[in-house]
Amino acid sequence: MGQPQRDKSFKLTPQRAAIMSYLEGNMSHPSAEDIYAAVLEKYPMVSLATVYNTLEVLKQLGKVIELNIDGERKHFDPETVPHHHLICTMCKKIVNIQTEFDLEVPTEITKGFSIHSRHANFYGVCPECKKSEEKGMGEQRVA
Amino acid sequence: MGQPQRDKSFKLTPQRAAIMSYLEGNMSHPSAEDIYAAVLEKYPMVSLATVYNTLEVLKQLGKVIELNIDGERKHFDPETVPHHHLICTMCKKIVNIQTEFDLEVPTEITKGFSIHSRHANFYGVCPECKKSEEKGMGEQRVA
DNA sequence: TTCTCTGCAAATGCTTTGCAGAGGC
DNA sequence: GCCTCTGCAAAGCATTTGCAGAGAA
Repeated sequence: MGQPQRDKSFKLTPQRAAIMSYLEGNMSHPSAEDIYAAVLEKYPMVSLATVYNTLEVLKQLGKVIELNIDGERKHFDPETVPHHHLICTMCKKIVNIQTEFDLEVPTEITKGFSIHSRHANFYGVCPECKKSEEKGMGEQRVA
Repeated sequence: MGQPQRDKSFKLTPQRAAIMSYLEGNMSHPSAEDIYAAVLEKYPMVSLATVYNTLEVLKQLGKVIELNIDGERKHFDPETVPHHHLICTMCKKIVNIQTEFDLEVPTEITKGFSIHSRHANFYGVCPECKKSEEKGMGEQRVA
């Protein structure tokens, strides 16, 4: 209650800088493990726990968005401008839709909710997977 | 390769019947634990593993849909007709939007994907939470 | 000193799996 | 008998947490 302010600072440590640098402009929607693996290459002094901690802080600061598209693990997106996603059901790739694109629900079907954000996922097959499909790689579609 | 067909049958055991009965028409998007707890009340002879196994089978059969909206745990929806969701960011409630509702993406921004399904989430505050907000319950918004 | 951040390891929580026994055809 | 399904317990992963030490102000 009477405590002075805390948790207000963001200390840019080398580890955090490495993580942020890897995320900067990254369109691959990496998982925490992906980020850990990538950062580790250039920066052996990082632990997975620090990656998780840093992602949590960045999330709080609004610098990354956590995606729950994949039920297996969380993915992170440094693109914080609201946007939608294309998801390949074969290779599980996630691609941003940067184009402005209206997504509105008629208010009569929002059941009294006050909507403040929207997010659409479009599931399909990406061009690369379509090619391997044609080559007769067989049905490997997942969902 | 030369094996005879397998895994083609669906045996309706009491456990499975209880789980399906609980799911039938259920709009609450329960998690596996929720289902387990509910089924257990009327049917003590069920194990959590069986709930998971059954859900996996039902998913394969297209009788339930697995929702990855919540990063903490998976939720299951017996409504298999494609539909979108309203999510309350305060109480985490998930509500179906049954109304037919068009969701199309201009093909020029689909990056060559062949879209076969779509799913939109609308985040907001549900009527109940709006009430408690007004009552001065304070800011408890989560995301 | 004081406070945050880090790495390690342990712990947690959800989900899956191995296995022996039960029950149906 | 043969095969699937079940419960239990153990295992498996992703993620979080406890804690002592390091480092900056």
